[in-house]
Amino acid sequence: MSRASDRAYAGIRSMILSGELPAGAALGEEALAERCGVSRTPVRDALRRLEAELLVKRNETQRSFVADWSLGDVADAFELRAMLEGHAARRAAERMDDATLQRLRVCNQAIFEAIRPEQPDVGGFLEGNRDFHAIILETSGSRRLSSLLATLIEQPVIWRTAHHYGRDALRRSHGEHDELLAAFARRDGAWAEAVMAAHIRRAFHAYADAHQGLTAFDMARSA
Amino acid sequence: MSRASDRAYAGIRSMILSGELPAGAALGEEALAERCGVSRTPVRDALRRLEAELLVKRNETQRSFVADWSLGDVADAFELRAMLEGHAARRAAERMDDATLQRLRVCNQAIFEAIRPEQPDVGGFLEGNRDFHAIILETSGSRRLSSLLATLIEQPVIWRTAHHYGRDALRRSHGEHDELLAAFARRDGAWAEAVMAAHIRRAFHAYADAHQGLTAFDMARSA
DNA sequence: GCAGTGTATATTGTATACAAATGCCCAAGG
DNA sequence: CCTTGGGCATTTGTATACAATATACACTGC
Repeated sequence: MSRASDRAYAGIRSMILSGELPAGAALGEEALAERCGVSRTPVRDALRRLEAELLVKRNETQRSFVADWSLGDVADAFELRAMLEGHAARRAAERMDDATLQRLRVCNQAIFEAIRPEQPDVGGFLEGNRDFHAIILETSGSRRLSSLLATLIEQPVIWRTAHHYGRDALRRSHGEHDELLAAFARRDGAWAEAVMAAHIRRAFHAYADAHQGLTAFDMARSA
Repeated sequence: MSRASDRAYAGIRSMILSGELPAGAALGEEALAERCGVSRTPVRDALRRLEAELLVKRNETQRSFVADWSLGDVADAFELRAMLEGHAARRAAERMDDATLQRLRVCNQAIFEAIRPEQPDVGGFLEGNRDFHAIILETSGSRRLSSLLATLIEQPVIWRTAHHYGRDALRRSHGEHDELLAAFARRDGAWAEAVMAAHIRRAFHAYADAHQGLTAFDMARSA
């Protein structure tokens, strides 16, 4: 999107995720506009986007507040993501062609290179990971599915999860991608779906273990 | 939402669904504002909402167009709805309590009353149907799931489907609700999920049969 | 004749002023 | 002391003016 609107979106989002705006805090448009250095118009856009992501909730009279994000909410998001992205993997397997398979292999190879060193390049891992999942979603051929998943894939959550991964966990993630590639190569939709669901559910538990008992505020701080 | 914003939303939406704005037509904010009798601000809001529902698409430079809605797109939406609403039914069964069960029974009884006469009250059926599904969604206890499904449940599609139903199809729909109630009474999540998925898939085929070979434009005209 | 470029025009993005609505506080009455 | 009502302050909704950007098209040079 455009400059001011993006700035408002990124600004408010980071204020929420960093805990600077705690759960339940009132989000006045005027105040946010001033803090982000833009006018109310792009702030209103940003609030709508954040509301769609459930990071912001509105009361019955259209006033905005920071939504509270319990571990249960995160679990909820991961569960839906496992289901939808599993479905995407199934469809992708059924529609797979050799060129796409090759792209996925290249992508997973890049992930391997990123995590091979003693000190893994987590940024590189995340980039490869994002591309890998994006290709699958694209291959699934459902615009609606992509659009639904877009609101579910909270990058900060993924970021924090990956940074808590040890080298072995990163390798396991890479290994699961390999298994997905095998399922894709055989065009086995059910297999792909199962592997993807497991892949995402494991990621959730890695997240939960690292953040056990922490509030949303603490979770954000711990990042 | 507020008056002007809703008017813009309803106006543009009806222009699209009625075929007055055909698939691919450019949606200039100024022109829409004039046609709806509001300013550009609420039009922009409305376009964002319609974009989230995939009724409007934007090109890479933020210009809006009427999305083309093939039968394949409708099938896509129904498939995702079957999966997500099936999941909601499973969760609802696991969380069911007697008071909610009673509310659902009352709701399905109202549907029965609406379709009993020789000339069924389709409006009454739709109202009861909507409430029935809403209660299940609420009982599933996942805000994210509700939020995802909100964009999938295109009321005009449901409306057209129901109006193509004969009296027997309406009764079958009522009967499937009864079976859902049985699954809920036993707290059998897997049963509830299967019945719900079947319920929605059958609705899709009723829709597809009635609209076979028609374009989005023709489909809208036929309503 | 064609590609590339610059300018005119149309369209979207942002800021701001004003209108409508909501929430808050305090005071008066029970 | 609690409730309730009015009025002021705050907040959101809408309109409009202006800025930034994209598109269309004619013109230039090859």
